[in-house]
Amino acid sequence: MIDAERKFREYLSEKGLRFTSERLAILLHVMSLHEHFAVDDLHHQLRQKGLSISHATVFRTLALLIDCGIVQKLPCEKMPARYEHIFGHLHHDHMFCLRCGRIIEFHNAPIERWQQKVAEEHRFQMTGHHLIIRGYCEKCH
Amino acid sequence: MIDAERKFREYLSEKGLRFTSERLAILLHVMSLHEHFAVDDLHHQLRQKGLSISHATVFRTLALLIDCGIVQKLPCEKMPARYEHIFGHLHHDHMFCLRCGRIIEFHNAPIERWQQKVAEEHRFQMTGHHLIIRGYCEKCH
DNA sequence: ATAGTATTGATATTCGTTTTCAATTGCAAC
DNA sequence: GTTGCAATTGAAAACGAATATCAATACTAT
Repeated sequence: MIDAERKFREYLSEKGLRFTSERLAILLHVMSLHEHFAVDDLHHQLRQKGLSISHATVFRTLALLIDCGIVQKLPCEKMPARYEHIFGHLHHDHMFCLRCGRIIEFHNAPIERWQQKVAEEHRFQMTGHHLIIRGYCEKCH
Repeated sequence: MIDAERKFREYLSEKGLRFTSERLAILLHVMSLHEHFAVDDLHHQLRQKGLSISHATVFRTLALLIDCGIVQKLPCEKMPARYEHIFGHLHHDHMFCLRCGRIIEFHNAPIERWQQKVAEEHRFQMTGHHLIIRGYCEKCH
């Protein structure tokens, strides 16, 4: 059993929810992906594996995975939201190249700390943040 | 004529678009607001002024104002997007309350500087960024 | 096994936003 | 000023991602 499955089982158990075959299948597939994905991608890939899991269940399960901290949702403008598994990964933000669409991930501890500080100054309980640096990558200057 | 109007006129002219009474009315009202607003707020306020401008036109005009840099859109999760005029204002970022929708503005120089630094480290030419801190405001803890 | 409740899939619904299209209007050329 | 043409408008319909509904099903504890 992978760590993520253990964590998901514990989360569900604590909430009095059930560990179903659909939820396991979605979890395992999500953990196997190494790129950002949309709900339709995930749903389609599960079908290709021969699993007939409904659209609604994919949405519902992703919501659970987000709530228990295994998955992160990336709100995308003018397109369906993208998701990525974050369990076992370090937090990162994104740079987005306006010309070639390339996504560069980065992590910067001072930025994280200053965000915390700013939130505290405003007595704001931070649950997350979303930082995208827009511009042009090395190749597209 | 206010500066924003001059800028909007120039933008429309360059694009071969027309400066209509509806667009002027929306521009002036948007510039008069000192808070973030949703499309419905704007539409309703215009109606209260006796102007009968359609929902569609409000959306269409806001898209133009964004494109020409007078207005900024703030994508809000699970609720209608908010807008604000940015022409003539200093840059700032936002905290967004997931419960009441309140928006808190902040400016933090270190975060801005570290973003520049991170971009330079990746030889990324930054043209802008978008930072939203999500969570719960003082009242909604 | 049984009861009780969570979960599922199919479908319908929601609601912010966009598109359609005929009527209107700005704007530039005369 | 008049004219012609394309941009713009309002009303309504369409769109689409996400959510809710609900009867059937399946998990879990006893």
